[in-house]
Amino acid sequence: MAKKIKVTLYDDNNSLRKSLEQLIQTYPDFELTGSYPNPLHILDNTKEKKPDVILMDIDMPGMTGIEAVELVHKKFPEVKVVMQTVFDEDDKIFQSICNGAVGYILKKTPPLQILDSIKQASEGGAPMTPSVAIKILKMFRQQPPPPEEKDKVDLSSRETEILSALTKGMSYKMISEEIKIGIDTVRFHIKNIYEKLHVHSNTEAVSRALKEGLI
Amino acid sequence: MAKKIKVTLYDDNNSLRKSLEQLIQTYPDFELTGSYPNPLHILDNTKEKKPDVILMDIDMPGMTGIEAVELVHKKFPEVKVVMQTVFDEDDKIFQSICNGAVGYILKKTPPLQILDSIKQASEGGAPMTPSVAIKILKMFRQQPPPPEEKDKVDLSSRETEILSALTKGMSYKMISEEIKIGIDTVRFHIKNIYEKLHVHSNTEAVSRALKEGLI
DNA sequence: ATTCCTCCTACATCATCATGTAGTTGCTAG
DNA sequence: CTAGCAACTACATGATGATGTAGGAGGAAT
Repeated sequence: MAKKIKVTLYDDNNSLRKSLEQLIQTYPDFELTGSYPNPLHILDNTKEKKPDVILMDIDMPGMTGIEAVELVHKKFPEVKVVMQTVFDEDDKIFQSICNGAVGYILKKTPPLQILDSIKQASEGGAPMTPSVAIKILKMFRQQPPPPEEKDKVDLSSRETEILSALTKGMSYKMISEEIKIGIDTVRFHIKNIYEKLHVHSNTEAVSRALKEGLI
Repeated sequence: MAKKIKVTLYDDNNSLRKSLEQLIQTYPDFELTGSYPNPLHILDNTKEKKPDVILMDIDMPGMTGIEAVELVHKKFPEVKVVMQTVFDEDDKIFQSICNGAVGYILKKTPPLQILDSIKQASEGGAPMTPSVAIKILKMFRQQPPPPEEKDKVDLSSRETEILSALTKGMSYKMISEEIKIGIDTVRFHIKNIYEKLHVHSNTEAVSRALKEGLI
């Protein structure tokens, strides 16, 4: 591969950051474009240095790596961020991935494997420490199934508004006061909602609305 | 590594299966324990041959690999299944992972990388073709946030049963008939549910139950 | 034995919901 | 102009829900 992979480091542990710098500079396939103890200026750094891959710690002063990923991913979505951290809890993994990280490796990863992870990320992969990958699969399996695709229901905007209020547990009287219409008008719309949804009670309508994402 | 990785193959493409057989038998770290054109007897095969890793095609006659993964994962959860397929659509990936596959590689994967994927799976990893891994991350990011962790509500089993029935839109009369108790008893339990959930109406209770995953 | 918990039952009463009937207004399309 | 649609309003009536009061049974723990 002729093109060097440009790498920027963020880690507040000085000795670890130094050894990562040396590792990256040792191999001709990689180019170190920056090395910082915190991500406070990550947008400016990224704009200026244009890294291909960012290796990101999580626990840093002033801003976490999880927050920084979100920033840089929004502004520079082509830049790949690989988290490198001691944290292997589900919520850290979840937040990192949802904020845009494409990789997540634990700090005990051997140096050559770190380089391979950086390479994978630059090539469009998703490098993970195996135990983290398995956690992601488990979280993935636990997500609720997508809502059933039911027949598209054509509710008017008023009907949608009132159905939404129902799902908040509001009574007809409360709804009528909130949107400034008569209580019999609320009933009128609710009757139309029931007809469109083929239901016969308030709770049935609310249940369907929530289960099927109608509002 | 002293212990050979035991591998079983399922693929209805004869020539591909033959070349995979040869590949696995060429390397001393692997042992071919079985090779089948379809997974119709996967439970018996797995019980008898005790593979560490199963390499699973998806499109096969009589039973898809996705169905087969579910069967074998439930009965033999320690056996790792890696899908090997041409399909890279989200729904196939989603179903495979949710049914228990720990890996998903596309058929264009070079032979040595196939072996590495098998090795990764046997070591507890989650081998993915990079483009598939990225798809999984994208699907992962699109999942709704976990329900808010609300105060643990201590509903009795009867209360839970009745709240569940409410979320199905059942009236008190229907509930009483279904679980064979008096309608006043239904009301009694519902009153307790309201107190525990700090709500004042049926719809409020249903709404909370569905939004917070109480049932 | 008593107490507590869970489940069960009945009654009374008021509040709210569900349904049907009837009518009005404003806007748009044919 | 008419017809259709959406939103609005009112009334009547029966059904259902919410709440309070009162009591009983069975099982477990003290």
